[in-house]
Amino acid sequence: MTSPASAAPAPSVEERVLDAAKVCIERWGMAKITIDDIANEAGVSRATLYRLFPGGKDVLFEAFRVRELEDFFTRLASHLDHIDDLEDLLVRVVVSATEELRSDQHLAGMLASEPGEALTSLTVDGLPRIIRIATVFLIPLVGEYVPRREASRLVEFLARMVISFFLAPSDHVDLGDAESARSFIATFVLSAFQPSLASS
Amino acid sequence: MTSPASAAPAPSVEERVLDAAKVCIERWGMAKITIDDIANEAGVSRATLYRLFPGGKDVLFEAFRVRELEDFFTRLASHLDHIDDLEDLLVRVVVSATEELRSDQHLAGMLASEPGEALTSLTVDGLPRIIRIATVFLIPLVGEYVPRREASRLVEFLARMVISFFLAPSDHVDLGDAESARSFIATFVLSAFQPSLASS
DNA sequence: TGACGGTGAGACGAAATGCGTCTTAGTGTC
DNA sequence: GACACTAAGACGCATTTCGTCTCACCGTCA
Repeated sequence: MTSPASAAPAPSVEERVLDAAKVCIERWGMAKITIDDIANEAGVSRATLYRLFPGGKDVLFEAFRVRELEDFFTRLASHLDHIDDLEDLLVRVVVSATEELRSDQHLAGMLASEPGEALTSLTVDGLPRIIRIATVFLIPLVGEYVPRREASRLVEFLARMVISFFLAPSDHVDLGDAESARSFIATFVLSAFQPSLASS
Repeated sequence: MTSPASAAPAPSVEERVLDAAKVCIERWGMAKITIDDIANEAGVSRATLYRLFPGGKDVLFEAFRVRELEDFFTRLASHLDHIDDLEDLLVRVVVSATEELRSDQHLAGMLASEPGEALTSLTVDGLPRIIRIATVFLIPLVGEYVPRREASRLVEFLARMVISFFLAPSDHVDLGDAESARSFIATFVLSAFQPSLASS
């Protein structure tokens, strides 16, 4: 019954621990979690947990956030198949990312009940990590159209804009709306990063 | 703005504290709450909280559970207007109570994440309290049809049955369904408590 | 004005909880 | 039988939480 012989690739202990962390966080929120909660939920001893994540809570949480981000961008990338135009690609990226942020129940709950924690993970502490992982995932896509150095700056800029407009909606721009996003990207992105392409 | 001069009767400090307790419990679950969480949420100092509920957490939680139960039966009683038949009344009571139990999101969450806590509050620890408050609320209604002593036993029996069938659904009886509930009540309740009325 | 009840802020020691490390024993594999 | 990996849990330390306490503040009423 429990052996996923056919389809699932037998989740590693590490993945089970991170899954458990997710369950605990969704149940109690980051502020109330203990190492023992996670160990119990994962069906793993505390010793094992410290061996997997030397450094304890901080390291485990960091790993958790990284995996959440990777999942986020994996889902995002799945919406970007067969797009062969830079503008379309960028529009799709910001719209999908914005939509996913807005529909994230857990994130909404955190922003409501633990705004400090949530905001930190989207700005001062978390933004560098977000940009780093966004770069890893999106550079291969954006790199098709612009030089690597430009692509890196472009992805960072997009990440910053999506988060900024998500946290503080604008009266003039709605990055969850394709029309508005396209206009924004044409004005602020393409013309700045690829003047030669902006008018094409 | 904040003064409820027109409609609301200016919630007492005690009520604000219990409201705060509810918010905290829904956010974090009973197991993770501290006195300070509730005091902060209520915008009240810890000293005040201990003055209001001497004995601390236990007393406060008991008061909270009692108020929740009173709310539950207040809502229940609001469904029982203009019913002038004992069988109809009992059917309505068990069906409404069962429906409300089943649709209680918070209760469902607790049963999923803190089954021990939730079950205790519905059985060993909580059932006497439930029966006590059910009696207070329902005796005036049931007392119209049966003698007080009988009514008390009847209400207790109903409460036990509703909870039992809620926690462990039966293949034969569904107290959330009016037909099934009516059949159950005719068979097990009316005939036992009021043989003279059962056949009428 | 001054007494008075109710409150917020916060200090205090005691108890409980959580953390991170460590040892021990058990289990499955080679 | 050596080995790697793990669960269980003891240990000391740090932090948190608890319940009580004192004190200052503020509005009310005499």
